[in-house]
Order: sequence, then C-alpha cells, then structure tokens
Amino acid sequence: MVTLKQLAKELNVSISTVSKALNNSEEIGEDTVKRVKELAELYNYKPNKVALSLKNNKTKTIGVIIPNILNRFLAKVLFGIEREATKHGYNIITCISNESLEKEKESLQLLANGSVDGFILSVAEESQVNNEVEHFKRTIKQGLPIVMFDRVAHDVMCDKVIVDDFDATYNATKSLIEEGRKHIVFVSNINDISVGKLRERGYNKAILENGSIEPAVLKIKKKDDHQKKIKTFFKKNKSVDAIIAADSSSGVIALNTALSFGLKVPKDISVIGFASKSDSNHTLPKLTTIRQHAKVIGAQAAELLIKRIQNTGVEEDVKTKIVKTSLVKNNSTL
Amino acid sequence: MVTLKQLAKELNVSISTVSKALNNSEEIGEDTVKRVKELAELYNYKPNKVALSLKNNKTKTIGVIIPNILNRFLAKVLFGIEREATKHGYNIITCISNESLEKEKESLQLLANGSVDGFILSVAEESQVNNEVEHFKRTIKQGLPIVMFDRVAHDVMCDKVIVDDFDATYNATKSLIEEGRKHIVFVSNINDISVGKLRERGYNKAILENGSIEPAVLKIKKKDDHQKKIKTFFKKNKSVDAIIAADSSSGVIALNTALSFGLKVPKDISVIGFASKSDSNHTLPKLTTIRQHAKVIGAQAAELLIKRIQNTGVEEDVKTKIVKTSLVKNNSTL
DNA sequence: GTGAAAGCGCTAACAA
DNA sequence: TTGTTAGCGCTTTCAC
Repeated sequence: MVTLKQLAKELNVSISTVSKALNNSEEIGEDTVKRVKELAELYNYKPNKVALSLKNNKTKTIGVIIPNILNRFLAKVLFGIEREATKHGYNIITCISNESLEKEKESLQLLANGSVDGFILSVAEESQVNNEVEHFKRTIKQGLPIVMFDRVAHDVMCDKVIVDDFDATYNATKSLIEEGRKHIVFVSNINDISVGKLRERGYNKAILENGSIEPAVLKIKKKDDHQKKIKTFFKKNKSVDAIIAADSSSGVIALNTALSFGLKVPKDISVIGFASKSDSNHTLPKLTTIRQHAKVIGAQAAELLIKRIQNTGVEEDVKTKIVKTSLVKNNSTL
Repeated sequence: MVTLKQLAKELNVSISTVSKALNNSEEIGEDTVKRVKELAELYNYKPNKVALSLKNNKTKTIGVIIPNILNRFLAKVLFGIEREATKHGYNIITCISNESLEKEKESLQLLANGSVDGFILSVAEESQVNNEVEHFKRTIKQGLPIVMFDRVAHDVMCDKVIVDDFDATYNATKSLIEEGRKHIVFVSNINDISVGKLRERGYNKAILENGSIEPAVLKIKKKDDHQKKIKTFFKKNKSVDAIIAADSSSGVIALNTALSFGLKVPKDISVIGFASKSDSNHTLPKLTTIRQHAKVIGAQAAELLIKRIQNTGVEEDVKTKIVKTSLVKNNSTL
C-alpha cells in the first residue's frame, strides 16, 4: 500500500500538501492538486483505514453477534444488516455466539477494544435462559451502543427491533379456527427463548378465546430426533387436524409426516409454519408460512445503530421498532 | 476506553512504564508492575486494537467474501471460518457479493485499504461466468493473500480448498447403477458455476462407463419455478427410477414430488442429493446425501490463510487442499 | 500556496 | 528501574 509519505517524497512536496490536495482543499494550487492526484491514481492510493480510525476514533465498523448462522432467519437478518451497513459505508465484523453466554461475552469484550463503533446482536439462548444481561449493560456504559433484534433483553436500555410474535401466532391460530379446525396443535423447538414463549402465548390466547378447543402443545428439545418425536405424536393423536409450528423446521417436518400417514393436506389437516420462501418449497403442497421479513429487520437494526453512532452526545430515547409478520397463504391451509 | 496515557497520569509514571509493566517486561520493578496492573484491572484496560494495528501493520482481521449467505453450505463454511479464526485470535469482516462481480470487486477494493490481512472467498457466479479474475490478481499483487474455497478460479495462483465434486457424483451415480437403476437423472440448478459443471461430469463419466444407460440431465434456472419444473419433468418421464441432485434444494423437492406422484421411495425410485443433515430431515424417508463437510472446509481455509499471513516473506508454493465428500446413506436409496 | 508540527494509542530502541 | 523519543499513516491547526 502506498502512503502519503511516499507520494510526498516522489513529488518533492510535504505530506500535508499531498493530504490537502487529495481532499480538495482550497489552499492548494491547481496544478499541484493535479500532479498529486495523477500520481495517487497511478499508484492506486487509498487512505489507510486503520490510520483514519485511530485519528477519528471511529472505525466505521459494526460488530454483529449472531447466535447461529445456520438458522435461516438469522442468516437472512445478517444479509439485511450487511446490505444496509455497506450502503452507509460501514463494514461488519461477524461473531457467532453459538447460543453460548461465554462466547457472547467474549465477543463483546474482544470487540470493545476499539474494533467497532457499536453492536447489533440477537441474545444467545444461554444468556436468555440465565437471564444474564450485565455484559450488555457494561458495553453500553463503555460508550458502545447496542441494537438488539428478535431475541432481545427487555431489561437492557437500548434500541430494539422485534417481530410481532404474539400477534403472529394469535392471528394464525385464529385463521385455523375459522377454517373449522378442532384439534389445533402448537409445535415448537424453541421453548426456551423469548420469541418462542411469545409465540406460544399468542397461540394460547386464540385458543382460550375460542373456548371450545383444547390447547395442545408439543415441545421438542434440541437433542430430540425431530422427525421421530413428531411421528410419535401423530400416532398417539389421530384427531389432530391443524398444526402451527413456531420454528422453521417443525412445520416442514410435520407436513411431510402427515402426508406419510396418508393424511391429505390441507383437506384432513392444515399446517402453518414460521419459515422463509425457500423452506416452503420443501413441501408439497407448499407450506403456508408466517414470514418475518428478516432482511427488513436487519436493515432497520443497522439503520438504528448507525444513527445512534452518528448522534453520540445527543441523548435520545431508546426506540423499539416492531416489524410486522405476514401470513402467506400457500396450499397447506384451506 | 481507558488509555495508557490516563493510567500513566493517575500513577505518576510514564506511558512506556505502564506499557512495559502490562507486557510483563523484565525491566520494570515488581511493585510498579503490581500497581499498574491493579489500576488497569480496575479500569478494565484493553489495548486499543486500532493503535496496535497501525503500529504492527497487521489487523488480525480476515476479509471473507461470500456469494450468498442464504446458501446453507456457504453459511456453514462461514461458521467454520469464524471458529477457526477466533481460535487464532482473528476477527472476520464479512462481505456478501450476492453473486455479483461488481460487488465482489468493490469488497476486495474496500478492504484492501488496510482493513484486513488477507481474504477468504468463494468466487461469485457472475465472475465465474465472465471468467473475470483480474481483481483477484491485483489484490494478491498488493500483498494481500487470498484463499479460495469451493468455487475457485484456477487461473489465479493462490491457496485453495475444494471439494472432490467430480468423484462425489461419480461414486454416487455408480452406487445408483449398482442398485440396478436404469433411468438415472441428474438434476441441477447450478449449471453455470464451476462445481456444478464438475458434478455433471462425474455423473456423465459413471453413466458412460456403464454404457447401457442413457444420460439425462435436467437443468433448472434461477428464475424457474423449482417445484413446477421438476413436476413437469416427472410427468413426461414416467420411467425415471433414480435422481441425483447437484444442489441442496433439488434433492428435497425431487423426493417430495416423487412421493406426491404416488411413487414409493426408495422402492420405485432412489434419490441422492447434496445436502446437510438438517436438509435431509426435510424429507420422509430421510434423504441420502452427499456431505461436503462445510465446516472443515472453512476451518482449513482459515488455517491456510493464517499460516500464509504469518509467513510473509517466506515464498511458499500455493497449496490446494481437497476435502473429500462422504455419501451418507439414509432411506431414500436401497 | 506550502510546510512544520501535534496528536490519535501503542511499542521499543535508546538514554538516563 | 524508569523515562524520552520516534514512528506507524493520517488530518488539521498554525506559521511562513
């Protein structure tokens, strides 16, 4: 990499002259500016990012801490973040907490050494289970803003972007009731995290409001054999006529399992799942899905963080944005 | 963030004393070291990363350019990279090229301003189609090493980590032939990229070697309706008794489509797909899959890059590592 | 119109 | 044992 120093030497001018010329300062003579720019072009000069960061005490970099990159939703949010960040000239450093509190703490610590201007994160499962939030508060106190998305810690004062999980399952369940379904089962393998609980509550509310339907919940643990668990449940509960799944896999698996038992979808049984478009391609008929607009969530989180970074000093109230889900009716419901 | 300066002031010693004390220099007196360390602890002092980067001309950061984060395989590789990088004290800056040559160039340019010590990347589709490699060569000439994985540019001299794509489909096809299948179809929606072509060649070789089977290839374009295309093909070709899919979706969709036509899997038709464990859960029976060991690929790429970064000066030959796939037999084959 | 110098935070050679 | 100084690459104030 060429430096100002080298350009200055070759041009027989001072470093500051070169710097000013490249920054279009009025102070510098026209022809000097021209000479400097030509040489800079020739050598493909780019201001050293590290030096600028040190000088400005701003890295133009965002730390993103994701619990699990193999989760389609989270990957999609990351995509949204990256795109929005790039648009504003920010880079993202990605850490994967792997749902571990320890790794989450470490990543936060490690990047809080001047590597980033702020954080976007979704809380790790372990942190949520243990209700551990001190590390977030410490980071914020250090002057590094945090924006949380999806799985947020309500006790932490910071900007947040969330999904209307409660309403999503509430409405989806109601639509199943309106179809005339009598035995609607809620299936989830995310019972321990905040959003999973919200989704269950939305389902419960719709069921209770109706009054004539018994709530039925099938909880699947991480270590369970997903397919087997659902199969067993179907065998024991022949009268099930609707499934609402809280996560992306359970919906697909439930639908395929129903088919394998000879049930007609959606004639005999309806299935709704939280999933993305390509997941809904993994079933035949295509799965009716609750879309979370992950990219929008990512973009909004990035926008919030960048605004806050650029407004340091100005004490602004923390904001919580809600990105509404939409129910996309495909052919696994009536 | 506390700085050495502030610590020095509060302790009434010089900055360098503080620095040396914290770095366990022999020069500094025992009790001074103790005093310094205590205060540093109290203020949670962390050396400023940016200053260190500037000083050492090393950022301990790797630039990762991924064509598409929603691709499970690529996401998994990213996971592997992150883990290995973290182990060695490196951070990763992630850029998503979105299969676009322009974005790939930009990312490379942007990060080559001192932001990273080197790159790990998989070539964007557009770059492969246009056989554009100049931007890679330029970056390497600038002194920034590149490690390519999966989709690599053979004309570029750099370390590479690839999959034995050819052998994978060759062997998988042979295993279908051994099952006694007579009408084996190769389905792919990645015809334009290097790995897609290699996989097709592997299939072709196995078919041609056999002699008595006609090769049959179904190519799906990005914009096609994936399900519809496969359905139509099945309708026209009733005698198909085996499918080998080059990508992760096609296998799942083909299997579910076969079932929907009343075919028994694997009795009437066998299906093999490139896919991960959780994808194979999306079918019933579970899909027999070619596993690519994405995490291993990521880890190896990171290892190669870090070694090269730390050995600058030592001219070493470029290496190409091949990570062998494995055929995991589930219940969609005999 | 151009240059010298300070400073961002850190390390390390050298001086005391 | 401790301190001074220079320098990493850059911007910017101030002096010429």
